[in-house]
Amino acid sequence: MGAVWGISRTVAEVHALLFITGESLCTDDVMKRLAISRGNASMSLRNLLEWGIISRVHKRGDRKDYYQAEQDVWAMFRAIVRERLKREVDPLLTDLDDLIATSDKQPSEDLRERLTALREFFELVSTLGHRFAGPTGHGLEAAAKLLSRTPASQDGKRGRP
Amino acid sequence: MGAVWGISRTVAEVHALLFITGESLCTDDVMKRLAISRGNASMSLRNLLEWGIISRVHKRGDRKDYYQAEQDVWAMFRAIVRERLKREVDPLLTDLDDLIATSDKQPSEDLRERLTALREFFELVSTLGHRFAGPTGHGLEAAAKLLSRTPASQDGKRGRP
DNA sequence: CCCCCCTTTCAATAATTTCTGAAACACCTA
DNA sequence: TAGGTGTTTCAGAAATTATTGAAAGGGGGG
Repeated sequence: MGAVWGISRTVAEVHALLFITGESLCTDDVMKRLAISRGNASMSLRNLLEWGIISRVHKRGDRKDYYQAEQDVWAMFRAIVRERLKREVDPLLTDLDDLIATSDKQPSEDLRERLTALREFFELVSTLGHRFAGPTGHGLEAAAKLLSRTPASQDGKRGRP
Repeated sequence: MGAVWGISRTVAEVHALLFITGESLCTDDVMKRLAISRGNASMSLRNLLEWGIISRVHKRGDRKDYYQAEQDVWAMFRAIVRERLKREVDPLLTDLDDLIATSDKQPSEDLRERLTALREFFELVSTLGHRFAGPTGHGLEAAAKLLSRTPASQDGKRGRP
């Protein structure tokens, strides 16, 4: 499943462990259950924290850090979309802008058009993504479900959600 | 950019070459322009053909195969979505189904619920994806643009800097 | 302040992925 | 069928990415 959002095998396994058990586990638990090294466990957990799909929790009277996975599937994917937009799409947009600006002179009209179309596409992706991932994301969940029911419109623009 | 849809560096370069030049090139052209081996060029081109984002063309009086990139950005991404659904989401769905069926007895009620929520999410992804990628994909292009304009319920933060 | 328990870092190593180049293949034409 | 063109395959080499384990770091409590 990791493949779908592009994370490495072990990191995916750690997440799966946390998601499936639903428990809060500490580094040693993870090490033992997956038979991986301390360093690897530590890095994988941090990675997942950076993605925002697990969180640290503390048990009182215990100095260890425990980790637990976000249990709401939609919240989880909103976090993933948010991160991917930031890591992949946003930089791509600025690169495209630079490229288009730089290419002011020499390159064919044609190329400029294609680049601009590309940029517009990713701008749209970004807009939709932020809407899905943002504070109003919940609305989008509903909208998505609606859209999926609406018989696709051969006729172009049917009423909006 | 390849990162966004997960293809290897060289394959991405080959596609970039074809997309940017807009020309039809043969294997030798690609080899020369990118300074890669024949085998690599051949495999990369095949890979792109499998993704459906380049096509073979023939020039009459010439035995060589020439390749050219899909120039319509939307058509290109529809092809990519179609492939990724087939390669990643569909298998995932059947795996999830198996898992849920298998877990009929032992595992907690709780786990079943989470797995089912996951499956529903990916089912929705699949439905939306097919709608986007399918024959009526064009309608979706319009719909997407519409959606992106419609102010979601409330206004959070605006787009990017 | 020092010890103890846990976490993080990082150079070395292992695993995986990608690339090469030459040989095998396929197919046309004469 | 031989000869010429062009494409594909694949085992080994190279490059990249992930993992380990030991050492360094960081606090809190005694």
